[in-house]
Amino acid sequence: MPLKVYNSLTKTKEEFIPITPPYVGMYVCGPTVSGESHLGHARPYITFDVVYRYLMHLGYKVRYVRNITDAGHFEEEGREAIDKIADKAILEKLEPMELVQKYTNLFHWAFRKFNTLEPNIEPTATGHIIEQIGMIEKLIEAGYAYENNGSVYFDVKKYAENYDYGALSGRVIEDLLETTRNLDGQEEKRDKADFALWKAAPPSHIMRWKSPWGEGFPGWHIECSAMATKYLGPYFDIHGGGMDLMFPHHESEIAQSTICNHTPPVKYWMHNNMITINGKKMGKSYNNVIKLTELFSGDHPALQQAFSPMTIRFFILQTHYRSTLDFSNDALIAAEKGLKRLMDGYENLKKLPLPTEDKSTTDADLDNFLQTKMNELEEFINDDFNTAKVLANLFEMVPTINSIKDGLIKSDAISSGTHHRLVEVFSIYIEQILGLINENETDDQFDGIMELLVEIRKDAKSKKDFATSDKIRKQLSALGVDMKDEKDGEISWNKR
RNA sequence: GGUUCCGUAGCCGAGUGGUUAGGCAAAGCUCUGCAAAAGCUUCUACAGCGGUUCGAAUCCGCUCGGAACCUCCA
Repeated sequence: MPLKVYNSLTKTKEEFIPITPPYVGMYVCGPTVSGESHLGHARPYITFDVVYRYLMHLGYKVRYVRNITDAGHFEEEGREAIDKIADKAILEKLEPMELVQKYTNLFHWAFRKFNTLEPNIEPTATGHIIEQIGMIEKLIEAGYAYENNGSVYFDVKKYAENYDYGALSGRVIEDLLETTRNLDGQEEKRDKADFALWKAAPPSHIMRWKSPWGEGFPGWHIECSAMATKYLGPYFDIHGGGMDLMFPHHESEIAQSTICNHTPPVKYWMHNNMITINGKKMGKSYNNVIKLTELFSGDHPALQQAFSPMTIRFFILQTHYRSTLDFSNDALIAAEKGLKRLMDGYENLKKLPLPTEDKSTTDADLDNFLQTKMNELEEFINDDFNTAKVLANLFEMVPTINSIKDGLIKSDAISSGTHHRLVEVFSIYIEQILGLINENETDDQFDGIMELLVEIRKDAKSKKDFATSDKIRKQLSALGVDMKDEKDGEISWNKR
């Protein structure tokens, strides 16, 4: 049952075969650290975290490279070429690198909370100016780029004569030449569709580097090409990013790398879909972003409450990564409750009594049901990372687990083999692959205090002193700890 | 305007030709000092119209509605 991934380049699901097994090179477009990350940013990094985790689970030796965009020129219609970092630095009255550090730290902080694994290499654009200049020189030498007034542009028309510019995004070059909007520096370009590789810096510009074409700063697309080539070679396995980056960013990356390295750069292109709010893509220019810090604190007019990082992770994984995902309070609240149900089920599973080795008590139908559900997990995750179906199957096993815990089903009704596999499979899928963790870990001191409170409450209950027992439960609940009376007279608790 | 995609029960969302997705919410029951949780049961949907087919949410056409990209963006 091979892993299949949907390749945006071929528009089909393809069997995943690494270029040089067991090694896998994966590049994911990282954040531009000119501001705080918002909910939309959580999608790609959580999606590709699962991809990374699963590939490692399969035994591949993955090199995961995710860049930090801390410099770069962006084109905007009707506006002068700007460097977003420099622009924001002036606004916040910070040294540009101070600003970059601030938001890089914030990004790392948020994604540690999401339990995403660190990439193996996290290169910065400013740390790779030399490599970018090197690539631009190669492009000029090859005749696919030209300099004008200290800026360098990629010659899209020329590229399109020999290669397919639009192979990834489905753009038709003729349309591009006609419909591309008027961007800054137009008069310097040979053609409207050409994109900047290097921009001459005006005197006021803070972030500037020496280059063969004078002082300036790099274009946006070249940074990813340069860093991906440097760390993953000219041809690597997976390139990931948001769908909104397909054009022009990834299309241009393909063009640049193809000329420089004489090979298309990527075997499998993977793109996650957008997170929307009220049906519209969440994005700065739409003025509808909810920052991650606001999500975690609940401090935003659109939020009814705070949502934990794991709730958001679960929310994202409940949907296939190639579908749009619409934000709403109701959907997040549902995710929060669903996650709790799953994690409670998992905790219950870990504490289940071991069944006997004797097979005579096994309920064959139930045992087969569980085995089938477990077998299907592999099928689903292999089907282009269908985490929604994986979660659905895990949920289908929860009632059985809870029933055994409550004594409604005898623990011996499942075979010991199934029991062992259940524990293993839940751990692998929930923790190792989906990266879901219990956010409310407690320490020994806390546990000790709770033990004492449980004892006192048990005591009160046995004396039918319900006033005391209710008071303990009520006040603990207000403090975020729920106490439950179990069927066997025991008292369990759990921290929210 | 061009290109592409989507429209699934109260809500969120899998599913792409024939069999109960799943989560949340709601109702009933069981359990229970109360509560919560849990278990069982119920609610069985595929925008509209037409076509292909023994059979369509799934394929095709049209209509309506929405989105993404064609600046920046995850």
